Amino acid sequence: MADTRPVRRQARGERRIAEILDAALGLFAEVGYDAATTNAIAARAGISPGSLYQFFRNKEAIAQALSERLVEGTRKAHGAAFADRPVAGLPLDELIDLMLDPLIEFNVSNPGAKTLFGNTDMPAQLAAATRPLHEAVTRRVTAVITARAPHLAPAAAERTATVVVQIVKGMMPPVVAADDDERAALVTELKRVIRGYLAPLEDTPA
Amino acid sequence: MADTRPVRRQARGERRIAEILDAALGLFAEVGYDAATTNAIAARAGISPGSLYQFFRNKEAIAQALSERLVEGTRKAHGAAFADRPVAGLPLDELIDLMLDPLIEFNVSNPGAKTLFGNTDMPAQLAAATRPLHEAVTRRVTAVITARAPHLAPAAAERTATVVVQIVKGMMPPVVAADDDERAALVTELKRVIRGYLAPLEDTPA
Amino acid sequence: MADTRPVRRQARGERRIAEILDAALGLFAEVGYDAATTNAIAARAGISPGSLYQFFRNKEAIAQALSERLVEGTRKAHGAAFADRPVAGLPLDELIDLMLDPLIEFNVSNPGAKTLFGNTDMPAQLAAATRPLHEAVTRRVTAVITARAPHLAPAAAERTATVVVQIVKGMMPPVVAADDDERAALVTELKRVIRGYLAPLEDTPA
Amino acid sequence: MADTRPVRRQARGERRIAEILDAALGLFAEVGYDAATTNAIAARAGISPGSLYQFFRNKEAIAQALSERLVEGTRKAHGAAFADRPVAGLPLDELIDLMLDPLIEFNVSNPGAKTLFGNTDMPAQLAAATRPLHEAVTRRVTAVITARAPHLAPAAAERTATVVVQIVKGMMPPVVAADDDERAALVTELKRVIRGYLAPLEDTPA
DNA sequence: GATGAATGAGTCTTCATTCAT
DNA sequence: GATGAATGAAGACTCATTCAT
Repeated sequence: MADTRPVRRQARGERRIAEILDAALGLFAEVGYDAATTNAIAARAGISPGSLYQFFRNKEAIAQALSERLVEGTRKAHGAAFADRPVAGLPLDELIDLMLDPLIEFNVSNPGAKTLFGNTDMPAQLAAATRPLHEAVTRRVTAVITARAPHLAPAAAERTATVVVQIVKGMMPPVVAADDDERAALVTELKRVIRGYLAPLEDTPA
Repeated sequence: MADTRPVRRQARGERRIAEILDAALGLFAEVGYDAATTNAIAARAGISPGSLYQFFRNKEAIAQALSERLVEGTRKAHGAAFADRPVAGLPLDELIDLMLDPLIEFNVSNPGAKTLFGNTDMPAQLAAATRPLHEAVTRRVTAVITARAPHLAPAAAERTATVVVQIVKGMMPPVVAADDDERAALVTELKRVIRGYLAPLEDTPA
Repeated sequence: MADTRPVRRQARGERRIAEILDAALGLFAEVGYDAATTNAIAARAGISPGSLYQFFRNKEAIAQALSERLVEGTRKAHGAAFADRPVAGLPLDELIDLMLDPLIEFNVSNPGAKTLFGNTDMPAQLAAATRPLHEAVTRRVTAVITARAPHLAPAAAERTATVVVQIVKGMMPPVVAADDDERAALVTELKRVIRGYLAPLEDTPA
Repeated sequence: MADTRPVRRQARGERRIAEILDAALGLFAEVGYDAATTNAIAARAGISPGSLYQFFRNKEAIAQALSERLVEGTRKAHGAAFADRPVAGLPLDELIDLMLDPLIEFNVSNPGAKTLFGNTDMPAQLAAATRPLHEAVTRRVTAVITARAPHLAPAAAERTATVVVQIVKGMMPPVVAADDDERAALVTELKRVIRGYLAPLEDTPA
């Protein structure tokens, strides 16, 4: 009765897993984490409740896997964008575009993502499951900031990253919810905010 | 005009209600909305579950009442701050202090408030209950912005307010969670962000 | 969400608890521990599933409380029987009657008791819950044996007690299941067994 | 007479069955009947859940087959012991050794056996499946007793057998659980009990 | 015969809500 | 108004069993 189940992760399993995560993401977007019942997730994924547990030990594990997929998803998007570009040498505007555009696009096409990423106050269970996501994102942003403003003390760099991340998180729900025109306008504002916040840091040499 | 009894007759009821809302706020802060059971709220308020339902139709009504109390609370704080001050004539720095300081103080001493105000993705039930809070806050900010930058189109003013509000919301959880020193640093950053965002709007005359 | 529920135990509660334990005992007798669902226990007790959990934290707690009631029940029966009698001075036959008769009567009128007491191989959960019962009974028998055969080493006395207890346990199911005549015959045999086993020990002085 | 294939064709099947029964026995010993899931049995037997059901209609059938194997196992052990010995002419001590030693050895090396044999109160399903085992054992003991004490009425002989069997059952769990030294001591006691119980019957001629 | 993914009824437990006192 | 026992509909999760491959 211990916990020795391997939790299948092969072959056809991968597709199933993806379907389950899609279903969970959709439900999270619609009703939130707590109200998204595992039975409902299974039903939306087109499988039985029992099958769901063949792939995930419990509900928290779904959130966790989803988190990881989000980290991975944005990392890929960012990776592609930054390929062969020296972060340090980019104009700030361009850097912001490269960082935000894929992130926004990802959140718009996965509206449930904000439950995991954009949420600022969540059940303890969810918080534990998504902490790695938060930390990964914050770490990435900290790295960029450190590269651009090397004179900043580590604590200051991390705080700056936190501020940026929280701003983006805060803006995500209205951005995702808005129609195309309003979204474009909101994104413009968001970028203006970020630029206005980061620009002075870069100008201040040691 | 003849019947002035209700005012006093409900005096005790008012206190009960306040106790319930305090209990709910505390529990929301500690475990979140879903995990805060009505029985636990009643227990913390020192009453029986049955009594709780004499004051609130259901759990959602508690969130709603709490929302209203928060609107009222921050309105009062702001009202006191702005008393006899022409919003339009204030230096931007001072305006930001006047708006944020009471809000932050309120959230710090009521950490549960972020569940209702700072949360960016919540169960449908909660979202419905707290919409009035969001709208009231956004309306107030819109009014200030319109007063300071009268050249802005109404839609732009409202969007600007939304951005400000979402930034503040996003920053609230880390601000509330931080220790005193880090909190001060974070608040400084937050104010810098807001100032950087609003300053250009005010300088641009029609 | 910790475990601070007092688990009511007063006034009307006592009757409820008794009803629940009766229901559990009956069901244990009929279908065994695992197959006795908490919902079935509640139904038989004439209450809802939710109510059951107002009195018992979980299924295991029911078994535990039942165990304690059995210890208490047999202790009372024995207590009454032994009142003012010097265990050491009693003829062996009489002692055996005094020990077994109440025990058998108790098990016959509570056929579920053998699930907790007479069972020799049980789910881990049940085993944990009933260990105190086993230990209490063995301790009591050890005390009697030590009083009657003071020359026995402690380990030997305890082993002797274990043997007696296991014999009685083993005999309980057929005794309980038999009709009146057959039961009388089985009890006669059982007493013969016990007497034959204990008699030599008492004759052997230091 | 023409078709002798089945015997060999099922050779591999026989091994599979044996492996499944071994797995079940082990699991029964470790966690009990209810907690021993069919999937776990299959896994321990090194086959898939589906394959298990090609050999056994359901879980109960496994218990039943295991019962039969135990009957067979002890019958063989006893058969070997009694070979060419006139049961009626043996000294009682020797008879008891011949009957108990193989049984104890068998249970010690198959600790799961007590779930089927030593258990005195089991789920209805299990009880049905193991009744043949109980009856076979009791029948065998009855036969021995009848042979040694022919003056006993059939009902008395059977009752005596029941008593002996239940005593042995009751002692099996502590015997199996004890370490070597304590086990030897317990077995000595057990044999003393049985001898003390049976001796008088043999001495009393009609 | 073998596989293992899939099933879905059923288990324990929780909790918003009601109601007799 | 107050109480707190009672309710019962779910929810997360399990497991004996089936079936397509």
